Amino acid sequence: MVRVTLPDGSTRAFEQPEVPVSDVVQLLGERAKGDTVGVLFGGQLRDVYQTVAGEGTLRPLKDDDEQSLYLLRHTASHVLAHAVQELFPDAKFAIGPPIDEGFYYDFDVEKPFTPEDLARIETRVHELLKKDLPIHREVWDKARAREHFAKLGQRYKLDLIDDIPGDTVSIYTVGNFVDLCAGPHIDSSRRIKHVKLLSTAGAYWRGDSKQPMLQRIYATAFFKKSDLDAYLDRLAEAEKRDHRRLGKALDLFDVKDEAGGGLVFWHPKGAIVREQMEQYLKQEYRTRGYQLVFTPHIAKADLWKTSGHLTYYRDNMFMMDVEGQEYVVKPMNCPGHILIYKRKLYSYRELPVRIAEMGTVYRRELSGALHGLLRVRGFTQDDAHIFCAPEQLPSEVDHALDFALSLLQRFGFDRFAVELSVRDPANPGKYAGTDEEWTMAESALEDAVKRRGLAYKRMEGEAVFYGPKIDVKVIDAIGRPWQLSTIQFDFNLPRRFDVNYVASGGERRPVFMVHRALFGSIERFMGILTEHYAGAFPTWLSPVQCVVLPVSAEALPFAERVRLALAERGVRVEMDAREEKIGYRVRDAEVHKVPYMAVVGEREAKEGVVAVRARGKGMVGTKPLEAFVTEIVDEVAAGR
RNA sequence: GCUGGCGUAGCUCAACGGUAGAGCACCGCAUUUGUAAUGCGGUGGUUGGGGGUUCAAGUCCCUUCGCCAGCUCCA
Repeated sequence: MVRVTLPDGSTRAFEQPEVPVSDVVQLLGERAKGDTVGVLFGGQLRDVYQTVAGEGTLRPLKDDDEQSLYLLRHTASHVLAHAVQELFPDAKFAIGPPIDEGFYYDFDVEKPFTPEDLARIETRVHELLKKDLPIHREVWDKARAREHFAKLGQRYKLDLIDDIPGDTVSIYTVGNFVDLCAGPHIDSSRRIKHVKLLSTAGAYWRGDSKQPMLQRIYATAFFKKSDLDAYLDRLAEAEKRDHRRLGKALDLFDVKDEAGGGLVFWHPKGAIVREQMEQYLKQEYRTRGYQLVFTPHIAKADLWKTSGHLTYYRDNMFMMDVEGQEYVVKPMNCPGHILIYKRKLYSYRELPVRIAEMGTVYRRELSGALHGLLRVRGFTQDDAHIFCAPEQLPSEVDHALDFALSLLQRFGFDRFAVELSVRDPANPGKYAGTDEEWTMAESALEDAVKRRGLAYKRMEGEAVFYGPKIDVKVIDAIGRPWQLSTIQFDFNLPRRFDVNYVASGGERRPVFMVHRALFGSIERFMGILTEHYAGAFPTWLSPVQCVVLPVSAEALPFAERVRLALAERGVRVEMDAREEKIGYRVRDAEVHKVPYMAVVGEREAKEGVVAVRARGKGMVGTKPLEAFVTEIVDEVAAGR
């Protein structure tokens, strides 16, 4: 018996144990039927070749529904495999799932695909799509499927069959390409019109480096050409914003071959931006009741034995031998902050204690994982550990979350995605700390997020063993998410180090520790910030805030007065009096993304004014010198 | 780490196994400039390092270093 609630609220019952989706779709009427690319039944994504069972509400999906892209791309990946099957008859097929922004298919072929191969495959994909490729779904018993794929030498498919529970598997045929596949697929290949192959890459079978290396083709597909174009534009835009390019072009920072991968050099201009970040943070620490400390970069291995890092984190640490003693370059700041907390016995009256550090740490990341400033081996965290009594948890989490959001907003991010990572109820044994403590901590985090009215996702089982956490992601100027701030409980280290406070009854109690980092890593934040602003930092962050451009040598004395007036008020100003035409120097300032240009010639000198040009906006008008200076100073003070 | 691609002037990139080049930047000269590139000339290279094949190597082979992309989002 199948009971289906249709979109109009009516309910239809079927006698059979399961009903083809296509039969249900028939009930929608001619027009809706033609628009339906797939359905959600009881919240489950289904295609028109599958069946539904039990009771549920049917929601037909049209091409503008988010989930429809999944169907489209899944089928597109089969068409891609179809093309590869024709052009490379010896290819072995692995998997070809849809992913967030497209799809891929993994192939085992003799030689890696060349860019020319990719072009040929794409052409073939487009040719195939001109025809209407019929799509069929069948259910085979496993023996038949094994026989079929064994005959074709498709060893990966055989592997997959072995892992599928049950006695049967589903087989989808798209055109001439027969594939083991769970589905779901789009209702018709005619809907696949806009496909673009993007790149090739090696990928291990099942992500396991002991398994054969397959050749993966990444691609994407959309219903509408405008969507595909927008996506490709976004890729191009992302490339233009690449912080590695901009870091070099704007002379902000770089990674040097001579020093090694993952080690960042901050050039003078980049150092100015970093200085602004740190100054802002330090001022906030003062007003928000944090105490700044410094801790050594290396420490005896024993300290890391106590913390547990030596056991669990060894592969990620740089170690060295000093007169027979093993030393560790710190990969984290927590033990150092704990040692500072433990220098004395704290009373409950003194809590919370918030210890902060711009802590530079080094981690042995795999060479292949390194990426510009975003994934490095040496970086500075804006790290802090909050030591508090259990009853202070809610207000401390609130305090930290408020700090995080106000900091991120100050740096130009106003779209957030919050994730709350909590215990895995199925695996309670792996966690440090008691059930009670976890419950308390999780609700402190959840309440803080709710109080702020933030949308958040509860990630069941995503918490690390030592405590639950909140991660704050920002969405940047071109819609990409970046994980930045984190607020994490730690039930592990305080116990390992026996960290206490004296409670009101005079007894020693274990202290609660909250770890938080807002920028996360200064290096990574700088990389993200550079991409977010495409190198055009707001005035308060710009390495050079204003450049003075004397039109000719006659204007030089007044230009110098302008420069000095700005410099005296703390504006980062440069003079460009090179013997180049004014157009050339204006262009140079624009290319270097300087927010303001003060053009002064004889006219301005006579009247004591400056002709102001703003980055990207051209001339904005002529102003008295004093008014211009005040305007910039005010803008900087306001953090714009 | 593994697989593939790449490594040529400060930067971006050319050069069928046959004389290492261009644009920008930099330097010099001329120009004295009015809001996104003035003209002419010049400096600059052990082609990432090492080894090999060849009459001849940026180009082919080996090795080493570095960079880039990817390495389950599970049929």
